[in-house]
Amino acid sequence: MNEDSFLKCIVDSNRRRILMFVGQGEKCVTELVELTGMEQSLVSHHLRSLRDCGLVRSRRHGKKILYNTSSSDIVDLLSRIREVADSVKELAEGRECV
Amino acid sequence: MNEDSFLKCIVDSNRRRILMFVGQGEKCVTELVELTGMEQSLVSHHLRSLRDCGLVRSRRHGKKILYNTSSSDIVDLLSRIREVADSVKELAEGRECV
DNA sequence: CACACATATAAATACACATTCATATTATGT
DNA sequence: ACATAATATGAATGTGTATTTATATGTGTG
Repeated sequence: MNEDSFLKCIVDSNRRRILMFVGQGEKCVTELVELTGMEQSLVSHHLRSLRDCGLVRSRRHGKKILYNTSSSDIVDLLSRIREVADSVKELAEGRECV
Repeated sequence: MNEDSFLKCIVDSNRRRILMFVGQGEKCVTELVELTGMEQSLVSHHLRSLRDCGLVRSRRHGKKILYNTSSSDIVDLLSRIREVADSVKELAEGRECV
């Protein structure tokens, strides 16, 4: 049930991009809008999903709300996923020749 | 682009179940139907997705077609994902009290 | 208090995709 | 060659969900 919502959350590439950015340090929504090029409301929606899953945390700082990852494990896992995806891709392409 | 299709493939819990079963050793479609309780056509559809992504391989053995994982990294990654999901869940639940 | 800035939310739309149902393909044994 | 077993495919359906548009909420400042 939980692994499921976790994966549903990181399957979206826009949410993964947000995760990578906040993984490099606290960011406010406006910064994320600029970094990603997405609409503000879309960023907010995704941040909501990420927070509901426990993938990011937020704190208020004046008018702004700062977001960061709840755990560094998450960013590590994302790169591990990319590694495995790449190696699987190579295997699959090697097989095409057969 | 590729990380994306990889994640889209493992986000489905039925495909993850299939992956876990074939990760324990070669299985034919009929076995997977019995193990998972899914309809035969559904298993076939999912196996197709998994094969298109390079996550499983198949070979013919008589009437049957045997499937297995293309790499043991995949099963390892699935358990790693479960670990991180669990730890994130704990963090999130700890935060609820605040 | 009123205004501007920062963020969140709600409803509407569009689209992807899992599942089902029906049917096709391929192989084996007699 | 035929019947049956094993698997695959195609079309139809339904459901979930990302994105957009519009609006609301909250916060500091003059």
